[in-house]
Amino acid sequence: MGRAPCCDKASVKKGPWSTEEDSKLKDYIEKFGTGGNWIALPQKAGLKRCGKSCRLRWLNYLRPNIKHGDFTDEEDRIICSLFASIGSRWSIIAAQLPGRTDNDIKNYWNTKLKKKLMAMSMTSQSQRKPPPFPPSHQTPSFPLSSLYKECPTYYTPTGSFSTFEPMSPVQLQPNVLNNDNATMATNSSFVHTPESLVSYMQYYPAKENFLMFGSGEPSCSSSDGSSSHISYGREIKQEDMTNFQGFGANNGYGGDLKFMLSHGKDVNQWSEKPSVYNFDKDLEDVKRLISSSSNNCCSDNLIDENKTEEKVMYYYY
DNA sequence: AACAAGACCAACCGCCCGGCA
DNA sequence: TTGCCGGGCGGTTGGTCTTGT
Repeated sequence: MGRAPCCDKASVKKGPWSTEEDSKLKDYIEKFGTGGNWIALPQKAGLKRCGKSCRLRWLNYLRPNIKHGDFTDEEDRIICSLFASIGSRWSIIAAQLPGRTDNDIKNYWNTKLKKKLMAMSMTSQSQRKPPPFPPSHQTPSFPLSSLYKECPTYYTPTGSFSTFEPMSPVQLQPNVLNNDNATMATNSSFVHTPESLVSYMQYYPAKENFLMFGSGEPSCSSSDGSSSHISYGREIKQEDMTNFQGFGANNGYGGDLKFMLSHGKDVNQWSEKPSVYNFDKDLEDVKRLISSSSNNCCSDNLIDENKTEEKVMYYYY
């Protein structure tokens, strides 16, 4: 049994918004605000629209400081970097691009940026250039360290774990915005550009259903943030834990972490010999490849949704 | 000029989650 | 503790525009 619809579908108008409707909605919100209740808003504003539709129209089109038009290279870089890190969490990505909406970014990715990556991959494949990272035979460090700062390591009878805390927008943006031409910015941060992403995907394809990042050397999570590597992907099962010296447990924000710090033997299965990702395969493979590194883990658990919300709201209002 | 195919993007759909009674 | 409700989100759809033949 599905849930009741949010409004009477038969009596609400659908389809493109007229300028009259736009001005009604805009005027109302500018005068009275949303009142924290989108469902009741259309009636108050004299609109025959679903509350959700009003909300979407406001957020994606009518609210002040919305940026329309072409995305800059800088924005491309940010989107690529974040997509590689957290997958299709468009609202989070949008929070890093003031004036852009999640819908905008989603559309841009689906219609242009993805194709741009594809095109680059063709060029890159023909040149067979090695990716700019990792620096050694070891698997690459993952840029999430640029999104999360490491907090104290805790030791329990069954193992140790470190907690992570999302960078604040102020902390995050300088890292995310780092433009170092696809090279390691520091030991612990890396920013994907479309180019680096393509190289990365070609040479470090998804292993089974998840990507693994991290150091091949067994090591405990460090507190200085310089030598910790995050591995994440599918949900970690108990048996996996035996292969790892440290593992995420609880981030202190109310969710279980499903990432691991440092690794045991599995990492050695990474081959030094690059295996080129086949971009001729379904494009979905690309998405799966990138997002598999995050969907099951960091996106649901690492990120403090409340804090994220704050960021989103900051830009929305 | 007419038509088809592809690209683009606004809007919708339905699921999930948190707040609250 | 449970169930309902509204907000938020990601995926998808469909209408319009652009480009190619």
